[in-house]
Amino acid sequence: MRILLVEDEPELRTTLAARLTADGFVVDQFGTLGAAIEAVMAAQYNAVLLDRRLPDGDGLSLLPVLRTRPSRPPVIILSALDDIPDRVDGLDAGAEDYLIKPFAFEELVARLRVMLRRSGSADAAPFVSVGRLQYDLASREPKVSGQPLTLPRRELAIMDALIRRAGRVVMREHLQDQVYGFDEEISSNALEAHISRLRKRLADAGAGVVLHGVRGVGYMLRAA
Amino acid sequence: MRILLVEDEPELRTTLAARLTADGFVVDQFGTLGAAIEAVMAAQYNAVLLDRRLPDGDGLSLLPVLRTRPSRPPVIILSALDDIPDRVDGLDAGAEDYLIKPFAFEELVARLRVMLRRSGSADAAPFVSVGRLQYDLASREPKVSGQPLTLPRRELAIMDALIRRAGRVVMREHLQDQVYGFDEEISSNALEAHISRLRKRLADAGAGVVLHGVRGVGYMLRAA
DNA sequence: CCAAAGCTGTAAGTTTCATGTAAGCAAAGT
DNA sequence: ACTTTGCTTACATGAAACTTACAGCTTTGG
Repeated sequence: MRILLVEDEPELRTTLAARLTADGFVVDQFGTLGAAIEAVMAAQYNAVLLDRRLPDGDGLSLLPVLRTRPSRPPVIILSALDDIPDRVDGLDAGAEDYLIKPFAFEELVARLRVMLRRSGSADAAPFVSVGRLQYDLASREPKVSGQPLTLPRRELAIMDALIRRAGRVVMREHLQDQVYGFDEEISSNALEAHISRLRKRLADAGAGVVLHGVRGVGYMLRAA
Repeated sequence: MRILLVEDEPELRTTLAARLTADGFVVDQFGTLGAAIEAVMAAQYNAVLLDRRLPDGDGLSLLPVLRTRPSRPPVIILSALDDIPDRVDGLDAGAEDYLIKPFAFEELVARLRVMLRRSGSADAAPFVSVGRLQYDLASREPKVSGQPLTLPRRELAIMDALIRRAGRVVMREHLQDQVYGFDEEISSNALEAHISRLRKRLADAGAGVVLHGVRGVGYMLRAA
């Protein structure tokens, strides 16, 4: 669950990034249009939060770039109150939603989740269940036969990525991109360590699942 | 339990705010429509007390703004005696209730509680119980196996927010918003201190509950 | 109106815990 | 058998959170 945040005001950007991170999202943040375009070309995102007024151009310029990408991530425009007339422009240009600053963080997350659920699968299933493990895609809450299961940030990110493609193999590299942001690349087997710990936690909780490793390719989550 | 109070007459506004605060609510008060709109965009409220005659417009203009919010808080209109014909307008526009000035403070609180209980859960359960802890959503009175348990303002606010989502994790920020108003932001670990004290009180009282902390996310209340 | 009790925010000290790193071991492929 | 890849476990570290003490203030009760 990786999100691109483009906002030039440092304070707002940092606050948003921090709260989104606390919510379990992986956030890459940039303050300029140029950096954002580079990021879009280099990585794949599940959603984009986009300010319009940027030091080096209109945020909307990012939309054509996104359209060239294989999976076009949904976009939420973050516009200032006096930009309201621009709303139509934004929606015309292909944005999925917009928010007027200042906005409540809860609303941002709510809309984000609606979008992610929509884009994730058209049938919009409220939750996925594998074995005795149930996962609410909207609230990102895992449960084992009704009992809520709390997972650390990273393990939750791994589990999220795996369960969305349950029964299918998720490529190791793709998994890494989902768990780690752009700036925080790693230099060891941290991913494997987390996989191991996640395995243990799932087993202890009695979720009826197996986290199967596919040599040279990636991992797959399926019912035991 | 955070309430937005919009009323332009300073004396009435201050009095109301003081009494509501004494009753354990967290109150943000504003005298103009503009300020109220900003507040609604920036924070989440559990209820809105709204005067119609405001210096910069009709209070009803706030209702469309509220409708765009994820959890539309219920609204009580505070109208002057000679505005009675407006009553229909208000209810048409989506207000939940109205009061004619002057009104008894007790009546305001009574209606407020009815509304809050209704909005809290559609099934309108009179009270929630977790472990040996019973909580009356209407009167906001916690009991441990029948014995009433008195809690300080802040701890009650925390407990209230947690028990309404018992068994689910409540985000730290959301909790903070529920306990502290707009102007009284804090700069230290006051919240954690209250959590700690609340834990001790609940344990001493023998409520069969655990106040579980989820690192980096928030807190969860559940049966031991 | 004064005193006592209690609530609340701040801060300091301590503890817990997630997380990256690395080393040792198991398994799979050649 | 030997190499490669992945799994597991231990460990260090830094961040988050828990607890406790304290001082200022409000409320309560005589």
